[in-house]
Amino acid sequence: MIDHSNRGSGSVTRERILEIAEQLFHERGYGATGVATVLRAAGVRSGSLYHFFRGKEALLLGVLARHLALLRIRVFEPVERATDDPLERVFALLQLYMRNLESSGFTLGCLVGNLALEVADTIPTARVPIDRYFDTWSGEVQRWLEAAGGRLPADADRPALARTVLAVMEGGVMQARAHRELRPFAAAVGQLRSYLESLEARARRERTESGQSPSGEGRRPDPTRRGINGSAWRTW
Amino acid sequence: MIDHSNRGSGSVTRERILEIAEQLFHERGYGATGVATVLRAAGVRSGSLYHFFRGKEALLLGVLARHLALLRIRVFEPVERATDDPLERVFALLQLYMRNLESSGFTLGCLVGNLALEVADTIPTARVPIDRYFDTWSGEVQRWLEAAGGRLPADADRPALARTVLAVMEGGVMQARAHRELRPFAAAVGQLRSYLESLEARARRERTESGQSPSGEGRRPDPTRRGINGSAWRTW
DNA sequence: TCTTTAGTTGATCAATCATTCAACATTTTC
DNA sequence: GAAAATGTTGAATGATTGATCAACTAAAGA
Repeated sequence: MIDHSNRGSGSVTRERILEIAEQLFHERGYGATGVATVLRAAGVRSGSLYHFFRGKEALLLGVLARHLALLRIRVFEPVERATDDPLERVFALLQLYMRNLESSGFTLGCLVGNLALEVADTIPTARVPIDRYFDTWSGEVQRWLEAAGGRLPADADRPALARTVLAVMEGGVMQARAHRELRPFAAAVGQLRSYLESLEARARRERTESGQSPSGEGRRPDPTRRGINGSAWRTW
Repeated sequence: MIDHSNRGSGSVTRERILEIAEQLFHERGYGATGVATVLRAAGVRSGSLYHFFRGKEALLLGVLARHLALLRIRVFEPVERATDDPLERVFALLQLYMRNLESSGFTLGCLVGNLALEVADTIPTARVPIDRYFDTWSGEVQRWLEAAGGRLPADADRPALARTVLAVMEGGVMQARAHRELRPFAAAVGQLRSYLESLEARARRERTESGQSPSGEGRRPDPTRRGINGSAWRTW
């Protein structure tokens, strides 16, 4: 038996298969995309695909790995180029998804979100990279929120906030696709903005009350809460 | 050709097929559920199913119609029994989804959310009932928010807030299923609570400033904003 | 140059897919 | 109680599914 783990990682054929499969999985979903469709679109015969991937599930894992590897280049870097303001980056990120929705006629939202709901239970091995993708995505948002330092209250739960941003994105994408309109998505983003502004306002208030100078990079806040028994637990 | 529209609406067989199909679509998804699986689980032969439904897509539409019809009994009524406080009902609603996730081993989240991402593009006729389901869901939340009256600021956008609650639910369910933990969901719900509390605090402040008495049922707030050209537009 | 490894071909497979329909059974209508 | 409408049976259909593999070619290493 052939060892398929890492077969021809650099091969152009392998890359083309992954590229096409990613596109088709995003447009039609994993189950609805036949291997034959991938083969036809990639201009490749079945033997080649099964030379690089043990089967369709392995192809899915390859697509997910590639998708995660490209997350920074495709998403974070454009957003970070768009604005230096760490809090505005949150909204530039959400706007990126809104633009992609609109320019694709509300078909292309979040591939990983689609797969999370479609295969998380039926293909257990796929759940892990999906989970890791969400971790990375919200982790970057969390870093932006932490970079905002004292602009947010010290006790504001940044990890939980980052998970909320992800929820608003996925829930917004879902509603926008169902509605074929950005409006419900934009409404949720507007409320998120209003929430962050209220947090900034509170931070300003507390800062002037205690007579502190506005520090650009605030000290790292404590991201934990105390449980009733005194133990620390993470809220996300 | 037989007219399938409304074939034997009350038939016990038809009802059993819908019940089983709903369950299987929720557990495995629409595409991954074969008609043969539905037939076996329902203890029915193919002819019966095709007597009531033109095909698999029509079965899906039947499931969606039934699911919408049961939304009040299954979701809203239990929540409204749980608490009279209109704002607490929002969180009782979210808690209902959390409980269902946990008791099903993180497999059963929101059927309509799953279907929205799986078939919204590929089965255009299904998009309409999915859309209507989201409308009804967020519409009820909106009604609760409006029932909170003056406890929320007059300018708080209740329809947009309701859409945000829906986004938090769907995004939270998605993350919880990917993580196989409630934590990310609970984190987002916690932030939503914090947001609503900040809105309540502001409403209290503005109420005392203008010297008004706290009214249980506030006058209906203006759910519109003024655009740059003076026209009103809905934000959701 | 010879050998080995990597990559490609495409016919072929069994399994599953959604769907059909003539025959039969039951219930309703008049 | 005859006729009509409604519901049920289950074998059969053709299309599509993911996957296999022996034969072949191209590239890499000695």
